[in-house]
Amino acid sequence: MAGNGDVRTRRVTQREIARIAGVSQATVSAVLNGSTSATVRIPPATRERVQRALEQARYVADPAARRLAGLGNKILGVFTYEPAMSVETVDFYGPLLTGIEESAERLGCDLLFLTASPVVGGRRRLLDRRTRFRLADGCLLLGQDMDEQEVAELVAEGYPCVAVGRREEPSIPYVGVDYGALTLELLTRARALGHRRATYLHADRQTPSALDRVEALGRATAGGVLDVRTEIVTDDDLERAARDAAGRGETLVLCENAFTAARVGSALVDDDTVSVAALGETEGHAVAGRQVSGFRLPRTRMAHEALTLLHRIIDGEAAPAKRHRLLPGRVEPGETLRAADGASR
Amino acid sequence: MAGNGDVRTRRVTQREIARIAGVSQATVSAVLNGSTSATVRIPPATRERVQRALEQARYVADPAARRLAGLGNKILGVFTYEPAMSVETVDFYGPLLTGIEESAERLGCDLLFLTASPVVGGRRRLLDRRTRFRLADGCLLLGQDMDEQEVAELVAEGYPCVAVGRREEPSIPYVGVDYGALTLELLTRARALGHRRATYLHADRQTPSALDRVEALGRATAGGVLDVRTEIVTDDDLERAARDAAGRGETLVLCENAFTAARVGSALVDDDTVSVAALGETEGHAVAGRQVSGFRLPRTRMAHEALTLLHRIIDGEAAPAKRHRLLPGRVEPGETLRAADGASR
DNA sequence: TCTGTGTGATGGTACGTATCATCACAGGAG
DNA sequence: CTCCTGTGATGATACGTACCATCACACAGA
Repeated sequence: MAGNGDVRTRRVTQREIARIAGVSQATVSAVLNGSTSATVRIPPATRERVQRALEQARYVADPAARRLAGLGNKILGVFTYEPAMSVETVDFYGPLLTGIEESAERLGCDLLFLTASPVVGGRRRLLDRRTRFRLADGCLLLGQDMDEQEVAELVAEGYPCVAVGRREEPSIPYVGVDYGALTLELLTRARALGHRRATYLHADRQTPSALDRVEALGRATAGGVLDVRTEIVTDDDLERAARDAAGRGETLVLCENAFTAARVGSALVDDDTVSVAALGETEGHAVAGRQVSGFRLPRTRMAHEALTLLHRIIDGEAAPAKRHRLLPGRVEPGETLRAADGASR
Repeated sequence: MAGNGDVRTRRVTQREIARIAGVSQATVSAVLNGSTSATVRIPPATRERVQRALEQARYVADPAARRLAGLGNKILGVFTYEPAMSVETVDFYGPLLTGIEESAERLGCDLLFLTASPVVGGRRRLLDRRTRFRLADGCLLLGQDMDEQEVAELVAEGYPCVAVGRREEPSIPYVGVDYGALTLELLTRARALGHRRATYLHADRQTPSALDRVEALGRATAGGVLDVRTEIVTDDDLERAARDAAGRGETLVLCENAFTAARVGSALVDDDTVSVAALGETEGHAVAGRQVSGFRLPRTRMAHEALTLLHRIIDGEAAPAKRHRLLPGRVEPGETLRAADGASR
């Protein structure tokens, strides 16, 4: 039957309670919801009788029925475009999950992880006939490689969504990190250390945050902070490109993330004249015992803010204008970004 | 409104599809479920017309309605008696979550984390009026400190549950680790290293796995493997009790878990005549650079097995007799359990 | 013509909850 | 006695899906 069998296990319903208390199902519902409309009134005596029956029979509302009746049920969906708890991805998702769980507990919400969404073309697909996210009052979207069109459709439908990470599509609410400001701050620090020319090695991914970094590098170059050359490389070309940069006399190689920075750092470990830094989170990454220079991103706080925003949108409290949020991060000085005059061992 | 507002966002229902295709809602349902009963038959032409309408209008079934109609909807609940993704507990729960996510994906199920269940008396309460686990087809239960009575009630109702960790209550299905066998194996190894007398320091917790360890120690003593004294200690008394054991000439101090073992190890770090071992997972725990001796528990695999068992129970495929499973672990020799003749630095 | 039979589809109802419109009744005013 | 009003509670219905019982129809056989 593959999980499609009859799963009715409930025994005690409002009707059952009504029978015990000698009232109607409607009255039970009214007591449960504390309805004090002008038209429906419950005197304390009846109310108490029903309450006792509820206690005694251990009544628990059926969330499916509540949902069907058009009410929210305090379930928030969590959609990740790749597995979130696997050994490989837990470094990235872990801090986010921490924040998500904390916030959900604080808000009194349960979390529906949409682990069943079918994988099409390497990433999970959100809009599919089998998807169950509509059971949730709203949905949190995590992952670099998001199909913004798909999400925009959902938003247009009126379904509450919040993305973690900046999005281009203006209709999508999001909570992200200000990569532009962080990039600029790191470059300013590099300039203070004597650097003048750098190369940014990247894979030319078109995600919003990747574009933010490139754009900030462009502004920095135009503004005379640092002259940054950008080069699109594949994973195989990384070391070659780094050595080329050194050969051109550049003193700093910037990378997209801590992994590539670590590889570049290893390739150049003998060359004290070239610094390396990542334009991403570098916690726990080191080259030859040296902490990789880069960013510290407030991932747990991002999750907090995202869940809070989602909750507000569900409650209709978030003005459309206040649905985009960029949080500040922190530059991690690290030990792989050193003074440019080099040879300072 | 605190999430209780009207959240109806759905637009396209079976009725809508029926209108488009010029058939009845019942026909749409039949097409969707591929019903080929003797009584209801859909010719290919009609079937195709409905299919086209479904595609065109991007129909997505409402899981709440499915559930209400008595069908499973491939949602598995995950109930943890404490936060699972917090910084403090991720060491313990992380590998379990990895297995849970993997299995859920493999089974095509979504996961409902019951983070909203109210905390009463230090642990989350499962049976509460506000709980939403009944939305799930079944529920996985995680946590040391489980209220077995509560779970037994649930099982008696016919609600599919599986606990991770052994349970006393025979009606509760579980997947656990064979602590008894592991304890015996560690003691046998200790004997081979020359140890004859040991003390087990524990907090006298009444969880099944704690009792299993104590019982195995008793069997080992009775069987002449090793003479193990057990002592109930509070956290404050730990170091004192460990020094007392050394004073009595015992050569091995056994602890309940890696944390207490590490503390005892630190207190006795200057005394090479006394070994320390934990009767629990010790991965990542060390004293003065020495890996703490203890167990390796197959936690990811436990989660796999537990989810698989849950799925089987939901499908009615698991005979009641096959609902209890103890997995073997592995003894981690480590470096804090040394030869008993000591002074071998 | 009547009866049976197979085909294609539909109407009605159940699931559990929320809500609106309605109703029975008592007591006071006219 | 009738009308009105406020009180207490209920019946009916909607939500979206699944499924059983039923029906209309055509066609063949007696």
